[in-house]
Amino acid sequence: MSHPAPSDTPAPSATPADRAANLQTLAQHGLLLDQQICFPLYAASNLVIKAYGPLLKPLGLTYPQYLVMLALWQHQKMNVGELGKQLHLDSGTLTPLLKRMEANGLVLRQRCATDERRVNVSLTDAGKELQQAAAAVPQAMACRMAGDSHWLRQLQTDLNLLIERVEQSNA
Amino acid sequence: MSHPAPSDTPAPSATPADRAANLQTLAQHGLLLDQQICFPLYAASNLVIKAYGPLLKPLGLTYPQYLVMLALWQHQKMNVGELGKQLHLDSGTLTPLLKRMEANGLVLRQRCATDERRVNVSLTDAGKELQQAAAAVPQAMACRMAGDSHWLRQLQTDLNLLIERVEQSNA
DNA sequence: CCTTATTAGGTTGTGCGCAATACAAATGAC
DNA sequence: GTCATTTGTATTGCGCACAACCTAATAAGG
Repeated sequence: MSHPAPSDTPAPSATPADRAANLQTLAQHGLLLDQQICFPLYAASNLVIKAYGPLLKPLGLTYPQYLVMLALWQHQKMNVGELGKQLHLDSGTLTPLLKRMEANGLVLRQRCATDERRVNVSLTDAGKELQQAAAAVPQAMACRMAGDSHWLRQLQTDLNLLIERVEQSNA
Repeated sequence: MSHPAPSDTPAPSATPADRAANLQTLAQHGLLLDQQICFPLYAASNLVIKAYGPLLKPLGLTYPQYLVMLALWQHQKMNVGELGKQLHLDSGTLTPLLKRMEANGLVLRQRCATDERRVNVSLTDAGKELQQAAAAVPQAMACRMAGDSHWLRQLQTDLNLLIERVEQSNA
């Protein structure tokens, strides 16, 4: 091998011209990582959830559990299907999640008296009281995302538009 | 109880005025579901990943595996750390994921000769050939998200900005 | 050298997230 | 009323995602 091997290049077999052609092909098909919208969406979601972690851990909540609490603080009582529709989650996710929250004393799960198929989810006193402690969370997160609030609002409406479109296409 | 119980309201104990006051309090602290930026981000990410499912299943890929393939089609060979930095994933996620991809014959994992701590990940011939079949994926997804491409580009740059900010705040 | 610190991956345990499936209660058709 | 269909949850299995921890290889200091 005549050319220098920077670290670990046993079989290069690709000229600079080959690489340029490869990039060209990838770009034409939209297969470059930088061309994906899904990827920053995915990465941003993971990072934001991770950023919530230290704020929610003292409250004994995970991120999706926090979303359930937000829904219940607002609506007091919802059945599993209503929760799933609001949060875009199915029963396979919600049932065990709600059972954990019930085990932690945050919610009650009880069969609806008039329709035994439904399960009503409501807050325990401890769950209601947690709202006080959670009041500091949104502000703390807003600081971490920084930026002016108008920018965040615009991003929010754009994401909601994307949700509508993708959800329709998936139906 | 004088008022009608629509379905299952054994102990209302909350007047309309109470509810209005509750909403007010929630709104002031930013605890309404509609006030969250994290939530549409989270929901959109989940829905988009779900929308990729039917397109990637014929290729034998999951969504994060598709991201790994995008990175490798572009860079031929990366070690685990480089992949993790690009995709914002840690070794606890990547190691088993790459092992599954290796078991499926898409990638090779081999210790670096000059630094035995590193593991180089490269494509097998089957992995390289999969690029042809994947060429149709980005266009199909772009259709599902619809909207003009300028809007998607703007959303992409906004998300990348958000990633930068959150990642810094998490450091 | 030898010791210490750092770096790169791997392992384990918990909690999602969803497809596929199962099942029981409610609804509708006859 | 009987039966088929629909509706609302639950269960199972698989694949992430990450915290916490572990190990081995290398780099740095003396």
